[in-house]
Amino acid sequence: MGRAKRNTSASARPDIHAVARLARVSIATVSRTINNVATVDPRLAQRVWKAIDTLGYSPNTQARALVSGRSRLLGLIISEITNPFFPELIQGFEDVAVQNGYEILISSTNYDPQRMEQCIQRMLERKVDGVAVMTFGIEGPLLDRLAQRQIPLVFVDVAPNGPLFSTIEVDYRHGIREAVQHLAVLGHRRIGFISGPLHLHSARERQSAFLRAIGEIGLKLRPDWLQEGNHTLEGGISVMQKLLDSGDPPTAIMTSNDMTAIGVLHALYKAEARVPEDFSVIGFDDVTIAQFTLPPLTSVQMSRHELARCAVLALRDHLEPQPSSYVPRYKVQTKLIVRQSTGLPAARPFRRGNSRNARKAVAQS
Amino acid sequence: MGRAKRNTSASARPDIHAVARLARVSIATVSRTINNVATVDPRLAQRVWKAIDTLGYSPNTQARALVSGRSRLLGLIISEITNPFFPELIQGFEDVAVQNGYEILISSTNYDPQRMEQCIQRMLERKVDGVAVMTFGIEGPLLDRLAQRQIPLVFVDVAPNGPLFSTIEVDYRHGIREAVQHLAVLGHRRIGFISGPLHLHSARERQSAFLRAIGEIGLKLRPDWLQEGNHTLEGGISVMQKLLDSGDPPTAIMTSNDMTAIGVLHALYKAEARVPEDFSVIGFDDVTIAQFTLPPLTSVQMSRHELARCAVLALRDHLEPQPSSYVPRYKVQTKLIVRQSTGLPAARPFRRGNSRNARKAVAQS
DNA sequence: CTGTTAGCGCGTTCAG
DNA sequence: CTGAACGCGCTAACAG
Repeated sequence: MGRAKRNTSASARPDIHAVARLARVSIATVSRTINNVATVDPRLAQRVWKAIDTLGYSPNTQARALVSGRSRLLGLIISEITNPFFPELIQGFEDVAVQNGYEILISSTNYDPQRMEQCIQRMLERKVDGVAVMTFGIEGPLLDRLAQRQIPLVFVDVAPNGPLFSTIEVDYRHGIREAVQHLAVLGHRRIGFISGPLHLHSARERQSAFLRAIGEIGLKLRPDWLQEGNHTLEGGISVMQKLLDSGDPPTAIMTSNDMTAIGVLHALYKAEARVPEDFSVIGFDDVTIAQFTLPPLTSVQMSRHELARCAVLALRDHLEPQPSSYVPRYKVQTKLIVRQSTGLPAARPFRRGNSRNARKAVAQS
Repeated sequence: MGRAKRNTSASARPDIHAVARLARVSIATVSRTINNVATVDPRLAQRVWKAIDTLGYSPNTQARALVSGRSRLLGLIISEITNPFFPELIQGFEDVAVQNGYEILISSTNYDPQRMEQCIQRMLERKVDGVAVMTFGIEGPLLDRLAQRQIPLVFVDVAPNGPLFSTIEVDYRHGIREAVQHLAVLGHRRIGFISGPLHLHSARERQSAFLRAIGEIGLKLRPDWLQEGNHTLEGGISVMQKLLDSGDPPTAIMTSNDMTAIGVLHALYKAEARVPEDFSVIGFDDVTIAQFTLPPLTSVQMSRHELARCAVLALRDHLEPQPSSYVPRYKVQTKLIVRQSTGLPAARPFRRGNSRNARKAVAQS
């Protein structure tokens, strides 16, 4: 019987033969039409498209991938999806990937090397064409397993060497300079900084951008106003508490990410200090929830959408050589978003149990 | 030459033939070994596993999918990934799916019917085995396109009829009753509710659970304390403002989701009222950021992880008939998480510009 | 410009 | 219990 198939009747899942039959052409012509090969007779193409439409046909991606060797799948490895930094990144990644005809495979490592291992395995098995590694940490085994399979990778900040690796540069300086100058203009001279964990490249970058910006305006930082945090709420709380306990805190605090800044807000709330009347606070990242804090948080924004766009384009450029006129530049800017957590510095230094302390005053009344 | 292949040397991407050759068996035996067919000679299996290990072989998912007709891909359609409700859901979905040997394809509709259309198209093209629709809205065309292709679907709350559809029930009542009783025990008698958009099934369910719980403790709700919101921050702000403007607000406010509750917090902050001293506030969903608000938000939790688990299992049960002893029950509980936005009711009703108003008092000093 | 044909890598009959 | 052969749906050569 040779090619005798059950699929002669209008099936739920029409294939290329069904289309060919209906359009009275060969499957090759259908294939060419779909793939926009220019040399197809317009009249036949017309028939093919019509058949495709009436059958509701769409090509089988698996079969396509099998024969072409390209899955049109892009991997996206992130640290932790519940970290508010990532959802927007994913959104952008999805949008840009789909625009370029790719689908995405997300997986999160939860900072667990073993999970990272699984992620890589999954990516490999699904035969992703490229992977964006947005974990802000350096992962040795990762590079090996994927690079060995000749899979293009893109990273943020860090730049391993290799023809298949791309890096997205982040211009931390610009936004951080804006933030420092914003505070200076308001009149702050006592500015503190809570960094991220300094083993992270991105955290070091932010800190040095801050130090530089401080230097630029002729200020010198008191060493005890430069503290290492850990990019978590708890870290922000405890460092701010330490600053408060020192008895001589700065009037403005900048942080290496928004969660830390929110921690600062919490510590200040507990200490019954007001923001921005007693302290100004500036975060970094401008995650969505920065708009929802009380007061809404002034923050240095790094466009997640831009970051995502760069990541997809970097991978695409590896996978589909672009016209020579195209000069890629994978760089994302940062900029200050002013909300209500920054204001003029307090006339007198804050002290716990001060009369300025609003809630306390009420509690006493 | 027949099957003369380039793949005779140790390639970067070993295939089943390479394994067969190294293990000195046929590809069929390799296939059986991988798929745990019991009738394989243990000695051969041993050799096969060893070969697999030394070559670093992993089966080609595309080819597998092509021949088996099953992609082991599950679709997950959500409204909006930046909505804090979803990241945790995705996390759980990913975990459970991977545990069951599935990969997931996420896509978000952004409440846009046209995007929804694209989502479906993408799912269809990638030949997903099943789809979880977690948008909390009813989507007509969706059902048709997917159901027509015989693809199992799972929904939350709503229950379309059909052998391929599953529904996950949410027991809103339990958690909401706990919340109402928590307030009652604290001494609140004046309890308001800000619902979600009432065209959403889930919003209506929450509201009716609230009304019922109020009735159970012998309270009757003042009609103007039952307001319709829209599940957004802005909605929460404006409804709370209206309540405040009425001159006779409740002492406790429950809301249909956390964003609304955060909006309430904002309105209260602007009105210079204190939480929980002047007003108690309870959210719903217990999204991650509920812990980070000032004060941390008391909220009714609906376990996203449990929801995700149910969704994956519901699909799996359709796809892989389970032993008859297995009786599935797709139901998720809700429960109250008490934080610091609830407390004893104020002795005297709140009034704007009251002496109780902390910040205002300070500003005047 | 179109149709025919040979695999892509694997699961699955069916003889042995 | 094992191996040879077929075909999943499609693209890419090649022949017409």
